[in-house]
Amino acid sequence: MRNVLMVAEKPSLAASLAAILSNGRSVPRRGNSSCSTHEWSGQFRNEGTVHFKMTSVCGHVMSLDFISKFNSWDKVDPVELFGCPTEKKECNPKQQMRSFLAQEARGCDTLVLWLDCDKEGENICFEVMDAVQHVIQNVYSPKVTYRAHFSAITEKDIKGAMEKLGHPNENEAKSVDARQELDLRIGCAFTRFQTKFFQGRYGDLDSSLISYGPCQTPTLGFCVKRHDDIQNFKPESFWYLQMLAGHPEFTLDWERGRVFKKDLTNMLLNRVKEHKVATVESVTTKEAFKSKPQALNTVELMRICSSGLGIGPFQAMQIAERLYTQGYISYPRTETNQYPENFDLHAVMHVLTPSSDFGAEARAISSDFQTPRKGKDAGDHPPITPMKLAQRSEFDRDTWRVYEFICRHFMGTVSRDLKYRVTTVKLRAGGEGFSCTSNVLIDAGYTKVMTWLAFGKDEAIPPFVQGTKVAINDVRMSEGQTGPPDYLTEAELITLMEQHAIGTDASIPVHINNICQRNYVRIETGRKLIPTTLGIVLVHGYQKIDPELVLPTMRSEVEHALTLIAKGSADFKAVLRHAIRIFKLKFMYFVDHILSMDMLFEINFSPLAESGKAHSRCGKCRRYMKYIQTKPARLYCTTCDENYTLPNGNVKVYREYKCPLDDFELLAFSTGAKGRSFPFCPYCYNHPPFRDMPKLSGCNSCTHPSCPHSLYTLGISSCVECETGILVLDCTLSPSWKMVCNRCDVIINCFKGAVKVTVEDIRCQDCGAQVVNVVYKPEKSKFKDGSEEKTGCVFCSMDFAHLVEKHRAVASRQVRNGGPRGGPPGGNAGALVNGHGRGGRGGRPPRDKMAQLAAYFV
DNA sequence: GCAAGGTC
Repeated sequence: MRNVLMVAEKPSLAASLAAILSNGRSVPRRGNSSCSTHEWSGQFRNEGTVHFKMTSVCGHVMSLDFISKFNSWDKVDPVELFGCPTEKKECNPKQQMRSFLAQEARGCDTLVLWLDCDKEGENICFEVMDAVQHVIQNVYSPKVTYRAHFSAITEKDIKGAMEKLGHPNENEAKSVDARQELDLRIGCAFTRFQTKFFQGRYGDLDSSLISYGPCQTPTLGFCVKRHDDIQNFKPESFWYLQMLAGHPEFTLDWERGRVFKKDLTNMLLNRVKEHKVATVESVTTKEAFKSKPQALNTVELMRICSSGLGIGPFQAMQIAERLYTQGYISYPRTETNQYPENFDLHAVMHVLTPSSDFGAEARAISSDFQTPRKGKDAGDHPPITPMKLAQRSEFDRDTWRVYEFICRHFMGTVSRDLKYRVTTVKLRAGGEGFSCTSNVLIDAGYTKVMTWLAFGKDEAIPPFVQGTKVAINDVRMSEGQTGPPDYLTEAELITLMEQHAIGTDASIPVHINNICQRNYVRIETGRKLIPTTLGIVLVHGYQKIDPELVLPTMRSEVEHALTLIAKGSADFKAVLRHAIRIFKLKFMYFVDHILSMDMLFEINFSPLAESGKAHSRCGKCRRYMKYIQTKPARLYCTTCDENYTLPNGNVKVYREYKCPLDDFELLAFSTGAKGRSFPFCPYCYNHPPFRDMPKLSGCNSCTHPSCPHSLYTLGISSCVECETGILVLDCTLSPSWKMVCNRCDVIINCFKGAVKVTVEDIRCQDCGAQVVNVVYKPEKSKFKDGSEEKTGCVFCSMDFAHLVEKHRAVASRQVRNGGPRGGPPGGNAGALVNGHGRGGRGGRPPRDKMAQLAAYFV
């Protein structure tokens, strides 16, 4: 006997389909951890009796990912994600779905695919075929593999589908492949880049992951748009009239509603006031209806759970899922809100009538059963209906509320409409019309069971008669102000997402949950969505750089291109290549302009620098580097994946100075107030830019010709103690000034309290040291004559003698007047100094030579 | 650690 393997999208469907197709004769058997296989024998097409095996997958078998080496955030530039290789991996390796399918396919020569009839289902068809291709021969042949097309899980539809088997549609499957690839590349590239850029940069960012996605970002965009509308709202004053007339007195509203000009309203008021009576222009009465609800689909369930029960969509769907697996309700993920033609509505009512909670209503409705409204049949699953009766005590509070709502909603759909009578009275005086309506309930209809929608109290009907006159008791003018809209409710957001095709019924709750968990929005009382500072800053940032990134149309345009693939009118590869190219360009533009988003972050968040951690910007990528204090102390740039060793001691950002060679922010090193200190560039410290600058040294060993922090600018004299060192003015702790040897531990404190100390271009005629200029504030002068500013030699000038730590100055000698000393050891600079050969202590070559240096080095 | 889509 031939064996036919059939595969459904989920275990529950496999069971239903098997029951229908086998006329209840199928025998279930445990498959893998989550799926069962149902077996029976029966007729297959015109090919006689065969053995059927009906099993299922659990949604997608495979998911797309980058090959593993591109999953390193540190080693991969996100832009590479637009072109790097991808691979399909099993969604849930524990399920071993592929080997399960292959095992079930053994001995089968025919495959019938019963996956959901949408593009995703079509894609899963090919995942199934791929999994069994080595077991079922020629699985891609139309003589081997068939596709069942069904639009409802009813006997008629399912058996009809079996009669008219078709073939899987590769184009539709490909369009899903394209969607997966685009979502993966775009989402991950932007997410990684943003996260790495902002991470560690601000101390009070309350999200460790700054994600971007073609669904979640526009969803956030809706919330921020409403926030902006509220912020930008300018209230306007308006004026309106009301008339009080008759006995008993009724209040009538002005037919003009609101008028935005006070003068005009006043003028009209005065016209009316000229009259003592008003004419009853008309009294009309008509019946009006409020329609009963349509059958329940997922999106409506989520909306009402949110707005009516205060249960968010994510939680609502978790509850619905549990109710479904326990058999209390039908499958809860469906777009269809119209009952199938042969749906047994009475049977469902019959289930509900014994209820102690709503049995009375159920019985009343059963005896007055109404045809349900028409709606949309999306061809997926029947609407959500009760399947089994439950008592309140069986569930926790929220589960019961969701279940009860589903039951009452179902009964509402087969109830009468609500009917009421509207009476409208129109009065006229001085040319102005006023009216009053009153509503009186005729038939509560479905609100008898959906009690939360109950009609308000009946309103009194004015006893006015058409054509008669009524006394005007008063006419008054009031002022009002237009108000801003309120924040978006979750229910409204769900509607917007549905309208713009952002996400699906199954993924809408996930996207909303995402933007909450990432701290982009908060849900406040009334389930209103209030964007956080982070959410607002992100959306405003996108709007500054590339507004399309946050527009809902971005998704729909991609969907449109994908539809072309699905219809076969566009080539899969061409569409994909084109879309990837566009988004790569968008991404690169985004990266180039990220600073305009960063400006918003800077305004709203505190840079880590302020929250006490010492760290500074990398000169290559402009991002803050991480300061790792554990030895060896170092700066780590996550973007560039580079480490920069630091000297042991205190390291602080040195104001906002940058190294002119590499753009890294300068740091100030010190070993305490009295200890050594010098500025340094973390890059040059590790990679000296000049041959004569030793490794692991600061700016006081750097021979840059013009940098204000270099040895050449701040060097004063040869060291008083060591052979090779030069004393360099250290400005990092001003107004505590000192001369620090760039080789040994000699430190000479000097000019304490001076506001400014600069090294001049002149050398001391006696000792050869560079002359310095010292400035004190007027009232704080430390000079003996009280003057504010003096120029002289640190060692020889009498004006300075008492301002320079003497023991050092004295200890240092006049002695070494032998050869020129100091200057950077080795290399050209040393040679230059030597060449200059003037002797003395100054280690600094004259400026004219520096121009040569500049030409040589820089 | 990232997207969105299935489903549990």
